[in-house]
Amino acid sequence: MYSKWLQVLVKCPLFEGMDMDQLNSMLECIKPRVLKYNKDEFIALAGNDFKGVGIILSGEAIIVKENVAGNRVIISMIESGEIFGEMAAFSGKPKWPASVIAQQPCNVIFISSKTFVSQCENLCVSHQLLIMNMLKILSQKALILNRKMEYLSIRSIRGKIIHYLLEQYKQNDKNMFTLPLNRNELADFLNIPRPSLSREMCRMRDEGLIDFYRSSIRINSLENLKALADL
Amino acid sequence: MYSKWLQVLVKCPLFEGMDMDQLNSMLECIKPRVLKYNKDEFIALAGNDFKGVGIILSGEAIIVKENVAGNRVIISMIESGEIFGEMAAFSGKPKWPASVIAQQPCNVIFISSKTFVSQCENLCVSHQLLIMNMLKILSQKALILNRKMEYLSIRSIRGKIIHYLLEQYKQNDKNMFTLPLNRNELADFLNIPRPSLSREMCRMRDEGLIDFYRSSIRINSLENLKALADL
DNA sequence: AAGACTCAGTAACAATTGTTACCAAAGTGG
DNA sequence: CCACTTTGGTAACAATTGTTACTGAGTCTT
Repeated sequence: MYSKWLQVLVKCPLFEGMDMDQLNSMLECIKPRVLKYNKDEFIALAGNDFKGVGIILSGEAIIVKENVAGNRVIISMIESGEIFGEMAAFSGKPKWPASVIAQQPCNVIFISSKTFVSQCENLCVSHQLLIMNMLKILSQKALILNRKMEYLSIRSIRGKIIHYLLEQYKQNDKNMFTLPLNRNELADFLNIPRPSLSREMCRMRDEGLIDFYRSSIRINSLENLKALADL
Repeated sequence: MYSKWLQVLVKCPLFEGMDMDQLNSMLECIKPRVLKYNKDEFIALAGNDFKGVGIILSGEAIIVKENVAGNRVIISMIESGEIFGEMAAFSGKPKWPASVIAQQPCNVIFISSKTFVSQCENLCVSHQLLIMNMLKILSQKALILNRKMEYLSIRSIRGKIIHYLLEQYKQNDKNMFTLPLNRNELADFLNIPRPSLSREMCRMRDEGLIDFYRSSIRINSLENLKALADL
């Protein structure tokens, strides 16, 4: 019944650590529903009753939220193997917090929240793995949000840049390294306009703090950078 | 063995839904360690091996993080009944992401991550509740961070105010309501300086969008507010 | 009721940031 | 190799925001 989708599901972080046999027998055990959606159909409608954690089996969908003004904003796009609804599933409010809309014909599997707490009758070991994976997904989500928050709560552009560079420096452990993002992406990540990012980086270069050419960066004065970081 | 602390633990969200008898038998089953710390002692040291999810039984502690510049920043304060380390517990990196330092003599209980995935031998029902509660705590944490992010990623002060007011309006469902925060707290929440908040609110009053006196607010033109919300 | 404290509004000025538009260098595909 | 696209630096100007310091209203205390 699920064999058609095993290839996709085995790559989903929710089933990490399982081989296809384990996965298959677990699916037979928890029996999640697989549903089809046409293009532009609502896979989930914000405010409606929550169905369960969803995984896109095929196709592509967007997650959409209505802001306070009532306008629709695209939060993200998800495709095959990706998961949605994991935050809402256990929050105690069984309503969809955002809408999910098929961009192409989609197959979607829904795993009910109960699955994660009640041991299955067969006491399969995969079930424990499933719970562990869900906990992992949620905590990693929280950690990512936490990191983003750190950047967003820095008010000055220079502060954000320094924070980012020092984080990169820590990872590379070298004075010279390559940025994994281009200017547009970096500006986006730091939530500032790109020209403002460029301007500030050039000022920092003029002051002798850093040197750079495109994505190659050299930190000239680690001490000065650090001293500026907590203003 | 744990009876001394049942009163505290029963109020902890991790054990929500359990009565003292259930809680006690579950503790006897998972046998978590209880450790004592003196004032100023490190309950957890950032970078060290992760011990497990902690709960403060008595006393008071601070959660401290070193920023990129190497300075210590107090993230939050926790007291009896409060939990720490829940994000790190399942993230796959078994290191403390921040330090926890006792501010007063503390008793702390540590519950290992494994507890949450492996069913106990006695198959106690409370165990399922424990897993469910942990999932709930994590997902609520993620949702809270998500909400904070929404505010932080709005760039203009006016945008933040409007977003906040419309959210409050939604909750109260009335044109007139009382803000739950004073100006200082609100400015802090929106991550802007207080005088800037005051100035902008007054401008909005001058433009006829809102009226207010201290914490009482009236929204004059819901439509105009909404129209301004997504600029 | 006088003094002290907290809370919020105000104003002036400096500083930072957003905006827009343009340009040059680097990369890409025929 | 030439057009085309992408990427990133630059500049000028407007707009917003931060900063600081002061004020008065309200609240609390003794």
